[in-house]
Amino acid sequence: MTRRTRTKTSQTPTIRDVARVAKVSVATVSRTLASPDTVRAATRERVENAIRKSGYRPNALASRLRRQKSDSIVVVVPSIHNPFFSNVIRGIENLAHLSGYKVLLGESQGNQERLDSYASMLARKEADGLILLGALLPSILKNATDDERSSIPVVTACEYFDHIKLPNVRIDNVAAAAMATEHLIRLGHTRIAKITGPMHNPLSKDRLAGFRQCMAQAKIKVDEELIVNGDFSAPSGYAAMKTLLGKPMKPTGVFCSNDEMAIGAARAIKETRLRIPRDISIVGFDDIRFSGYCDPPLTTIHQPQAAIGEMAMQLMIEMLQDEADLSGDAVRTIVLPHSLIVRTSTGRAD
Amino acid sequence: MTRRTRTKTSQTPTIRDVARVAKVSVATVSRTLASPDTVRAATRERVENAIRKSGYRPNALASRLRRQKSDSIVVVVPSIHNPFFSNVIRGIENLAHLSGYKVLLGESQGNQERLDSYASMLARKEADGLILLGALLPSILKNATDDERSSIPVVTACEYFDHIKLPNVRIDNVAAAAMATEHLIRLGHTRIAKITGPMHNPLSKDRLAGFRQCMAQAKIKVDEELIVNGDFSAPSGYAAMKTLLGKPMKPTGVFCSNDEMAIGAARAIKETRLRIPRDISIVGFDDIRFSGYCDPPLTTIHQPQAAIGEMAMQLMIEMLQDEADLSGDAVRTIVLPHSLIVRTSTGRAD
DNA sequence: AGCGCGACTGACACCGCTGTCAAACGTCCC
DNA sequence: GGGACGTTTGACAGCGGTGTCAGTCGCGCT
Repeated sequence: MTRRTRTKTSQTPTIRDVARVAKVSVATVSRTLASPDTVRAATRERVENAIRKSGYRPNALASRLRRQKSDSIVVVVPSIHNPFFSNVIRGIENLAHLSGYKVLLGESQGNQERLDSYASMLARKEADGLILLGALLPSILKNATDDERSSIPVVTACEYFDHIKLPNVRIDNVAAAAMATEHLIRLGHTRIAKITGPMHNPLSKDRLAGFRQCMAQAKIKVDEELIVNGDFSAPSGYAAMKTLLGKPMKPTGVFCSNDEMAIGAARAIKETRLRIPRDISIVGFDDIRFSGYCDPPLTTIHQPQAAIGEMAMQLMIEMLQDEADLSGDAVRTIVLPHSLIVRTSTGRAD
Repeated sequence: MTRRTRTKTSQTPTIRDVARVAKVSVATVSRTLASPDTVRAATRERVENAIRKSGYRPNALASRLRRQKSDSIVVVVPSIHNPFFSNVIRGIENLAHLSGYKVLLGESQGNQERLDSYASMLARKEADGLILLGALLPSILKNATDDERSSIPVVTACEYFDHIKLPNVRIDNVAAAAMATEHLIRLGHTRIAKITGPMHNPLSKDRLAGFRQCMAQAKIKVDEELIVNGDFSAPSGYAAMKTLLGKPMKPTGVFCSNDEMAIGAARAIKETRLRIPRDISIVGFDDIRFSGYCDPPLTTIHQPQAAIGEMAMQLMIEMLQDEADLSGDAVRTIVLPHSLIVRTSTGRAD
């Protein structure tokens, strides 16, 4: 027990030290750790004892260089702070942990350079794969042929990209938006407003499309005056609602393309002393954690956030495992089920 | 332009390839990248051209093995989903990115094994440092002498640990709690309830202590009946409030040890048709993002969440830089300023 | 001419582990 | 007893960078 001096003199033990103590070759130590069943029991035991005695911890850096794998994947998210994304991240992290992958977290902040810097970690072998949660595309992917693109281990989730095929996990936003709209229609609403997300965003387009589709099916004419753009933020929902409340013919129902805008909109409504849902019903989208604690608790579309994250990671793992036919199969898109959560922000239209 | 075949035949270029093309040694290429000013301009240019031509990207894995640095730090958080922590993470990530560090995200989920598994990344050189945001301590740190402990690059933030000195960043929870309490007292409240966090938690103790201290100073006797334990979750705040509302002498003001519990408590109050703040005032703690969007918007103690994260990372970087006197200096504790945010969940007591 | 010196460059060992290949070792069977 | 064959084990060559140390070179000075 020479621990007193150990701290100063001896380095952390390497596989060679273990080999020396166990009187075997380094290869055998490596095997004992990686595939114990190929090592004779007696030998294995000697090695394990040596490992225990020396307090050996394999150096991941060396292993990674040798294997040319980083055992990590970068997850780039526009904003860590967004409760929707943080739940997706949780799903990713969960499966990653189970599968021996590390999660490198990157916040793009809607900034192309920052995003590119995270994406470049692939080229530097700092990460084996890239999971993209936002609506921004790294330059490497933009300026690449389909062939090149399919050899880059990337998975997109939640958001997806027009004209660019990439493995993707999401819900059916059109159907989900239609479902939300139908809920309002069933409650007797006909003057239904829509607060959209940014319109360059495929998701926003889908949610608006679902709205229109459902309205058309119900033979209700959409009043274009009641379609107002937001940017997914609460303040934008607040502003949009203010606009709507200024219209001569106020809506009796509002469908917001996400919960944050719905929360903003609710505040605008309450400020004008109108009641939710007595005067105006509100439906959100996402089912973020706080939407159940709003006042009133928000009726919304539930997205299986953690499941989306897990599925994205699952896809990633599969790509990384059989990298051979990475470019072989068709690009995979996985659609997960959504559902309508009815709380008390919606009620019958009078 | 033989890109057709490149994909199949040639590997990604290494520093040796660049050296060959530029007709210099690998050392010179390395120098050109690491300290360009030690390389003659003409040579540097040759190298830079070769790099550009070959599309060389340095292999981080190799560099890390050589330097025995992973350029990464693990951040372990009890729950990614907690908006308070996610804001701290953001602060960490921000500074990390600026300083060339990668953030490895780990969610402990209050699970010792999981936490230990993340902490073990230090021993495996997968990470250079460890930032702990939760109230759980990894076994390595528990079972270590002060000496050993001081040689482990770890920083704790938000939470801290009794009896175990570790570099720490936080606010003055006692003073902050007193400030919140004083706000209620100034509004004329005397029957003030306290919903605490889990009492094994130093933070919870501090916040309760601050409450008692302020009450004592105001010469108001604390009614022990009005002190109820929660666990920092909204449901626990809801339950605690229900208990309080069942008391013969209801409180007119409630100070909750965090915003989530305050939100739960607010719901309980509203369910019994009492009004906030007319009948009962509520003060929270943390100033999470949604507390401004609650109904009513929550009066609370603001914690500089991003700044806490940045400061923690700053401390980490300093420790990593001068590892020489890592054990030299006294363990650092940094106290950041808090503030009271008055919204509309508090009002005068009648 | 010879020397000293500073600026620049190259050779090379090595970081610690893994995969390959061949040798050694049993074991079983004829 | 010896050969065939499957199982264990060891030697060794890298993975792709970086740091050290020793040149090489050009130039000013004695």
